[in-house]
Amino acid sequence: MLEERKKQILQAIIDEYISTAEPVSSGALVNRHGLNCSSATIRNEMAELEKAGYLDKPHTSSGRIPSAQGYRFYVDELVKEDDISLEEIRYITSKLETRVNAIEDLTKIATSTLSEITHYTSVAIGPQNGFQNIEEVKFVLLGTRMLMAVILTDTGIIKETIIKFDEDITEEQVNTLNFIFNNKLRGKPLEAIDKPLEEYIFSEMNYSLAVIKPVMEQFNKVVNEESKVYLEGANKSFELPEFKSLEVARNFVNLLDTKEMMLDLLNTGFAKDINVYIGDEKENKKLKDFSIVTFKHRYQNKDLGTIGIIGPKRMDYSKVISVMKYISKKLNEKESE
Amino acid sequence: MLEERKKQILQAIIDEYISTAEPVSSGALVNRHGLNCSSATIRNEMAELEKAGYLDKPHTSSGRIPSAQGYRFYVDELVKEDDISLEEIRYITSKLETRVNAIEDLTKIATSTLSEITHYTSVAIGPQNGFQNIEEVKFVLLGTRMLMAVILTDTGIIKETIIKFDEDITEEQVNTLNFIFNNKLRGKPLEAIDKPLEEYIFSEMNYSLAVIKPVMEQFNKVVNEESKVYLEGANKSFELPEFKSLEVARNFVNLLDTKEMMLDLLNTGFAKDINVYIGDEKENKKLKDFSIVTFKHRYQNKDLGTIGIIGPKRMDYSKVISVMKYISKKLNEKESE
DNA sequence: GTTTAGCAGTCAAGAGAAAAGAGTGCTAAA
DNA sequence: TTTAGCACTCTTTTCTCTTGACTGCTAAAC
Repeated sequence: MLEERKKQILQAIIDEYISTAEPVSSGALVNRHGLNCSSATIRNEMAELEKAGYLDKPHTSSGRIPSAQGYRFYVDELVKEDDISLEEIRYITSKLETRVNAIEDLTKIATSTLSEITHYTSVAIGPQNGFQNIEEVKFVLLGTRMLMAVILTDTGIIKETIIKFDEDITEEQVNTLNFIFNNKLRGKPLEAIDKPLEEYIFSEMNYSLAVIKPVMEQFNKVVNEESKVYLEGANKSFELPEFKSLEVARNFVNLLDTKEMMLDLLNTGFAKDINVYIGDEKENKKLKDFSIVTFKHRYQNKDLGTIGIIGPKRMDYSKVISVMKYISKKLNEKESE
Repeated sequence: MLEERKKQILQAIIDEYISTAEPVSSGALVNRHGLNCSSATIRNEMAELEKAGYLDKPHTSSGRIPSAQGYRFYVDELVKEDDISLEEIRYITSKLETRVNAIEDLTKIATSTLSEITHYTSVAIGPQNGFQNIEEVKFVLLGTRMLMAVILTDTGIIKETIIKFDEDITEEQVNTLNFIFNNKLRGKPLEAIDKPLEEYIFSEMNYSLAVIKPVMEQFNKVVNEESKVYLEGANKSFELPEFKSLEVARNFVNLLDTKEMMLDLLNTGFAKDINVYIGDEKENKKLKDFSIVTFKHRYQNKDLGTIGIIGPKRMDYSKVISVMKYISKKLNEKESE
C-alpha cells in the first residue's frame, strides 16, 4: 500500500498529465499543486513511485508520465466519483427526459449526451439477443406478397423485418402464422427457434411450404443478427494531441470502423457498474493508446445494451466515471411510459 | 482546345500522379510512358500546360502536379469509362444478386461492394421523402398501449414507427385509423400530411384525442425525418499518403462525422449519371483535399437514394467511374422480387 | 519551325554540429 | 527527513552544408 503523501503526489501527477498531455516535472508539481515540500523531495518520491511501477519516464532527463499500473491505481483508488457540475446535471436531466417511443432512441440520446459532456467519442450497442424473451409476435400483410413480422420482447425492444413471397398470401395464412408463432414463442428467449420447433411449425403449416419457408429463414436471420453500433463524436478525438501521431489516428479509425471489434469491446466483463479498461488490458494491440469505459444501460433490471467512451489513455476518468454514474442512475430510474 | 500531344502529356502526368502521389518530372514521363520525344520537349509542353492552368508546381525546381482545372479536364475528357476487369464484373454481379427483402439492404450491399473494389471510402443515403408516394398505411396493435405504424411507399421503402399511448387502444380504433389514413393518404406524397388533412383526421376521430394526437405527432416525425447515412471503409482512406497530414485526416473525419454535411454533399446536382466534384468545387473548405463521385441508385426510374465515393483529389477517377457505371446499370436492371 | 543536348540555377530534404533548455539524480548540509 | 546546489543527460531547435532532383533557357541540330 502507498503512503498518503505518495498517493497525493501520484494523483497530482496524473491529474496534471491528464490536463497537459506533457511529462510532469517535479518543479511543475510544486508550483501548481499546493504540496508543502520542495521539488527535491518530490523528486525522491517520484523515483520511488517509478521503482514501484506507478510511473514511467520517456527518457532520463524528462518528467514522469503515468504507467498502466499508475492509471489502474488512479482509477481504482483515487478517482473522484462526483466530478459533475450542477449545470451538467441539469443538461443531462433535460436530455434524458425527452419522451421516446422506441427504446433504442433513449440509448442514442444517452450516448450523444455522454459525448457532449465529456468531449470524448462515445459508442453504444443494443442488448444481446440471448437475454431477451419474446412477448408477442405479429405478422402484418403489406400489399399481397409481403409480410412484416414484428417481434416484441420483454425489454421493450421491437424488432421488425420484411418477408417477401413469390405467391399471394391470404389473410387466413397470416392468422395461422400469428396463432402458431405466438403460441409457441411467447415467453421464450429470442433464440428459441431451434430445430424441433422449426419442424413443428413446418408440420402445422405443411399445406404451404412456399409461405412458411421464407418466414422461417427471415426469422432466423433477425434473431441471429448482431446488434447495431452507434457512434457519437468521432471527430472530437481528433482534436486531442495524441492524434498527431498517424499511428494513433489510424488505430482509432480502424477500431471504430470494425464492427466486430466494437461489439467485442463493449460486450465483455460487467462485474462492476462502471468498467474501465486501460490501454491493452483487453489484449488488443490496437487499444494500446486508448482506454475504454463502459456501463450497462439497465432499466428495471433489464439489459438494454451497453454504452461506452473510447478515449486516450490519459482521459479524464473522474469526469467520465462521474457522468456515467449519473446517466446510468437516471436511465435506470426513468419512469415507464 | 488542347492539341493532341498536350492531351497525351496531361493524361500521362495525371495518371502518373494518381498512382505515385509525387510531383511528376519530365524525365519520369519519358521513361515510363512511351512518348517519342526527349525530356526537354516535355518540359516545354509542361511549361505551356502550366501557363494554360492545367498544372501546378509545388516549388520552382519540382515536378508538376495537376491543378483543379487539370483534374476537371481529365474527368471531362480523358477518363476511361471501361476500366473494369472481368473479375471485378463477376464479383459485383455476384454481390448484387444477393436476394434482399428490404430495399435499403440492396443500397448497403452496393455501397460496400463499391468500397471493396475501389479501395476508397463509400457513403450512401436513402431517397428523399419528397419523392416518394404512400402506397399503404398499416397500424398494428402491439400489447394494449402501443401501435406500430407501417408506411409502404411506391419506391418499395418501408418506414415503420412505434407510437405509445397513455390509455388502452381498442381494435376498433385501430381499424378506424387504418381506414382513415389509407383513404386519405394512398397515392399522396409522403409529405402530404398538411394542416387541412390534420384537421380532417382530428374531426373524424374526435371521440378520442388521446389516440389521434400521438399518432399525428409520430407520423409527422417519421415523414420529416432525414435519411440515414451509411458509411463503408473509412479506414481505407487512412492508408493513403495524403492522410499523413493531420489537417487532411481531421477534415476527413469531420466530414464523415457530420451528418448534415454528408446529406448536403450527396443530395445536390444530378444533371449527369455520374457526378464528380473535385476539391472544393462544392464550396466547402473541408473538401479542399478531397473529391466526391456520386450516382443515384435508380430502379425502374424510381429514386432509391444516392451512393458515392469520397477520396483524395488524386483518386483513380477512371476506375471509380467505370465501377459506378457498372453498379448503377446492374441496380437499375435488377429484376423485381 | 520544331526538337534536343547541355548546363546553370533553384529548391527541398537530409546530415551533422552546436547551442539552449528542461529535468533529473546525487551529495552534502540543514 | 528535507532541501539547496550542481553536474549530467537527453531532447529540441537552429544553422549550415551537401546532395540530388528538376526546371528553364540557349544554342545547335534536324
